[in-house]
Amino acid sequence: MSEEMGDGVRSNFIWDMVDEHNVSGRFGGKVVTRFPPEPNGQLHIGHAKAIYIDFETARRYGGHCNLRMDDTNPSKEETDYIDAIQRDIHWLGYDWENRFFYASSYFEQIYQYAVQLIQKGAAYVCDLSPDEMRQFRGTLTEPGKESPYRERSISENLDLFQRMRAGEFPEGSRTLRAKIDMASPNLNMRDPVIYRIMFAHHHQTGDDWCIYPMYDFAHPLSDSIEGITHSLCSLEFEDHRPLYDWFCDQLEIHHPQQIEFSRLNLTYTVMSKRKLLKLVTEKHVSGWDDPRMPTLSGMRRRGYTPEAIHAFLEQNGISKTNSVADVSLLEYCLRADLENRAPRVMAVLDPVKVVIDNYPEGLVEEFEIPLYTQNPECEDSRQVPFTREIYIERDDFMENPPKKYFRLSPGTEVRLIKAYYITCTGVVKDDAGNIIEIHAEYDPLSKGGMSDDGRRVKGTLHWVSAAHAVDVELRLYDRLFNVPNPDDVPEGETFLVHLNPDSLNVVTAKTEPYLQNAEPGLQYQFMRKGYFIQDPDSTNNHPVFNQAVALRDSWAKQMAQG
RNA sequence: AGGGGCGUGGUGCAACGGCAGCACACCGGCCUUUGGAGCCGUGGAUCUUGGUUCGAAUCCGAGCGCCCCUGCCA
Repeated sequence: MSEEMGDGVRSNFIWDMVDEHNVSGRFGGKVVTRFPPEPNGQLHIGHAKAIYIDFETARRYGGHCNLRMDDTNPSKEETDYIDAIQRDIHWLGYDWENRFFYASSYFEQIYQYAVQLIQKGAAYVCDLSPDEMRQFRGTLTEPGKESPYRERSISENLDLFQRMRAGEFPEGSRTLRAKIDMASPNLNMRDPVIYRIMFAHHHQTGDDWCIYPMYDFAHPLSDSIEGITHSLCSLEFEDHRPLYDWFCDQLEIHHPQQIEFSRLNLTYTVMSKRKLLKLVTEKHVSGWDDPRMPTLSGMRRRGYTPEAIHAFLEQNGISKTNSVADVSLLEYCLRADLENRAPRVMAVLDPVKVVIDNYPEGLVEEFEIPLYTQNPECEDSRQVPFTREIYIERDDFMENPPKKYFRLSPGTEVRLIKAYYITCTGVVKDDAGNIIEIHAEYDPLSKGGMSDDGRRVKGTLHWVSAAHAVDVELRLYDRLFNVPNPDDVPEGETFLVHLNPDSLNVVTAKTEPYLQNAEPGLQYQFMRKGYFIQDPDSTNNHPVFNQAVALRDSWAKQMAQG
């Protein structure tokens, strides 16, 4: 049972537990989950893992997953984020249908549950200041002391709590606390605050409330109200589970099972909302959707596909081990997805001109080149003009090449993709010794990039006709941070010291004319270079493309090794 | 130190008392009108230590290491 369930996806400890519940009948075979983001920032790839687990668990068992804004703290939340969150989850391919909820819409019911707790003597109004409360809480090793207000009568508590709601007391002056155990080794059980006074305008409930429930109280109740069966969350809430259970038991309400899993971490980036917000507000990046950000909006703009992210999460797996996933797996998943779907076009990122001396001046040949060379079944193609003067990549030529260099050098012959073989006959340099022009001769019999004499041509280069080339701004991205773990910082420094100053490299490329009509939102493979997608900054006169990920380059790797 | 959790190749995940496997990364080779893709292959792991057992990554004991918890944040 723990191997596979026919859909080819590995099981994990969560699904094993759901299986057990289904065997025991604890939830009558039902599976209802929820994704409960707090709308105080944009979603990132770490959230994608939680979304994946919540929605896939529901799908796997024929249940459903709710989307619920966990909006119990009006001082930190913004309505803009609510739209962004929904957009990003839909982009990932998940749908909550008509089950979009706010914890804030349960405020009245949650309030009534609090009253019930008071009535059974399980909660009390406490007048301790925040500072005093800290002192009364005790430490990790010493038990806390009971609040002097702990034994107030039920009627006094009822009265005081009602007056808290009515706005009679200033912010911070009183709280409602669960009466549990000040000596508990689990600090969460030492009479936790469940309601605080906040005279804050709430983006959903306006000024209806001046008291707001804490997460620990609102979350189990919201789950219970929605009939959630499995409340899946990250590891740091493990210590809160006893509290979650305590509220459900005290109130004798539907009792979901909370299950914790480890968060996703990624090498060469940061994942906390606080840090991402800092990158945005301090303008180290252009915004939440900067293509270097691990946010879903950033990854979408970068050219990531939902399918690639899904494959990545599936490969990465689910466990309770604190771990850091290698970003190279993410990149592999993107390449694997785009390899199959991206049309192939030609762009020269760092152009140098080649003059084909024996090619007729003024002649323009149109080559029909398939767009999907990876799929011979697909006959879509475009016309690519070829002329006497073309651009190739500067590093596709070496005057004194090392061994095993297959590209162009004096006297060697290479193939221009789907065009001709050319042989280098010489170079022109400027005074500083830089190559400004390469001369070559072509073989007319190799038209289409193939000769029938069995000649072996090792190197194959992409090219663009100089006269027809379109200038395109390319944004080449590297890792945002230059160390695998940016959170590992020297004493007195912050993660910002690890920012990679070269994470964005803007170049002007020469591309074939076809790209003038590029389809927005479509990833293209620039042959031998990488996958690119048009950026929203593009205008008709000034096309801009983002590099989603470079192709693997074994020659560059070989060179780097020396 | 009290409580909660977690330790399997470089990384991430499997193996649920019975030959430690998969993916990425790494390295080598084949192939190629993308030095891409694809194909084949090499190397490399059970935190330590006792015990139970015919047999332990798995069960038990002890230890070690790492993460989380002293918000009126979530």
